[in-house]
Parts: sequence; C-alpha cells; structure tokens
Amino acid sequence: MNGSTPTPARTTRQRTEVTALLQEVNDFLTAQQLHGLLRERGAKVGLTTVYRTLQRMVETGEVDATRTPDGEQLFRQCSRSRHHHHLVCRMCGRTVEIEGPAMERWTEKVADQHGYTDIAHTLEIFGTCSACAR
Amino acid sequence: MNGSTPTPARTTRQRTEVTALLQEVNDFLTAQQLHGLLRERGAKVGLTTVYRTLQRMVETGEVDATRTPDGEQLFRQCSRSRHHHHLVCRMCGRTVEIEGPAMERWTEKVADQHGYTDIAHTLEIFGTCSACAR
DNA sequence: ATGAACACGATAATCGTTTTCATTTAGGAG
DNA sequence: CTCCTAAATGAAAACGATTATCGTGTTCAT
Repeated sequence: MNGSTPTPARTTRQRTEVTALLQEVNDFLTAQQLHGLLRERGAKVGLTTVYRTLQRMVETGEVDATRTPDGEQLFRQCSRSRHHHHLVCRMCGRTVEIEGPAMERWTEKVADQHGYTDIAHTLEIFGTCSACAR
Repeated sequence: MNGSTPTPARTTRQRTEVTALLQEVNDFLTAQQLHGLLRERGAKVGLTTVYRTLQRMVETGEVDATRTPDGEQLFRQCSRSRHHHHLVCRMCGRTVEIEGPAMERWTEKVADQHGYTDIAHTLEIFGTCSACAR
C-alpha cells in the first residue's frame, strides 16, 4: 500500500490466550492479575508480553483501560466499541457500560468556552451494586 | 487528653513554604515540579517533605489531587471547597474549576437506574490551553 | 521450505513515590 | 529561658508498576 504504519498484528499463541481470557473475564483487572490468571490455567505467557498485548489492544480500541485511585492501570474488554464510560461496583467490581451524549457535549462546550483544544476526558462512576448493598 | 488521633500539625518552615507556594501557583503541578519551584526561589525543602506535606493536605482537604492520563499525581490548592471538577492543560497545568450540576444529576440517575447506591464519581477534562496551543 | 520481519521473554532499567532511620526542631512543661 | 519528647526533616535506599533491551524463537508471504 504505502509507507505509513500498517500495524501488522500477527496471530500468536500468547495473544490468543490473552484475548481468550479477556473474553471470559468481565471485570477491570490489572495486567499482573491477568498474567496470574493465565499462569493458573497453565498458559505460559510472559508478563512483558501481557503488557505489550494489552497496550496494543488499548491502542486499537479492543480493550478499555482505566486507573485505580492508586494509579494502577486496569484493563477490560468492553462490548461496545463506541466511546463510553463505566459504572463500577466498589465492592465486587461489577461493571456497567454507560453512555452520556449530553455529558460529552457539555465537556466540549465548556472546554471550548475556555479556549482549550484537543479535548479528552475521563469519567468513572463508583457505587455499590444492589447485590453487594443487601 | 485521650488515645485517639488528634492530628498534631506543627508549623515548620518547610510547611510554610509549601503552602505559600501553593497559594501563588494555581495550576495542577506534580510534587516534583513544586519541589523544583521551591528550590528556584531558594527554599531548602526536601522532596520527601514536599510529598509528605502534600499528602497531608490532601487528607485534610486543603489540596486537591488528580492524576494525569499517565498516572502521575497532580496537586493544586482550589478556591472553592464545594465539589467541582477541572479543565486542565496537559502541557502547562493551567486549570479552570468547573461545575456541572446537570452532569452530577445524570450520574446519580444512571447509577440509580442500575441499582447502584452510595455513588461517587471522578471527572477530569484535559486539553491544550490557548497559550500552549499558540 | 525459506528468510526477513515480527514477537517473545528473562533481565535490566526507569521513574514516581514511599520507607528507613539518624538527626533536627517545635512547642509545651517546669 | 531551659528541658524534654514527640513530631518533622531529608538523604539515601527500597519499592512497585511499567518499559526498554536484546538474543532467541515464530509467523507467514513467497
């Protein structure tokens, strides 16, 4: 085609195992937790590769990343590819994907009013889910 | 008096210098940037003390802390004590405090609809301010 | 089947932040 | 004012998550 960055993306055993795990797990986990789960199930994948694979998947939009209040990165494979946010149970980690078109427009409007460009935002909602509240 | 935690809080030269700087600067800066500024103005304060002082001020609510998308901590002394959010320049840290009553209500409504209680949320908007966009 | 580009992974390096611990200091008691 | 002790300081070391290195192993188009 051309000289731009075509992003290869090869199918390797390790990547297959990481993506397989992500499809089963439905919570936000750290790279190290995911690595631990892979080892538990006998998958021989290096921690470095887990990080690199997640990094790549975040860039391609296949995986969402957030951070704990401590600054640790959390990864999760979300069902919708569109931009969205999360409602997370602080007890069990159960996650609901949410969208807020009006809120999105509001952030852009506010940023624009103050002369800021190249806008990005982070929004996470934490609560206690009904099951954990009982 | 008793054995509870009365929170001492002594007045030291170092703490005075840190709080003085925070009152002059009203951008979100990292602990290291603040430490650098202190040294520039000739204040002899150790980096450790800067971290510890900021930590304490965050706990007492005197200072607000956020994180850059990279996970670095940012500190700032905010003018309003009421709940608010920030529009932060990713280049220089210039900050605008913003409120979004409608957005607040929206997060509560969404959380309630999904049966989540005891709601809390984080929202930060990052952009490039007009000066840095130059 | 081949080989060049890509991927793997053990290890070392980064880098922001915290801990350690010996020394200094604030500030109340006498 | 002097003493005393808990609190504070800070240089250096430890930490912990993430990233870079680089020699080896794999993928896959030809």
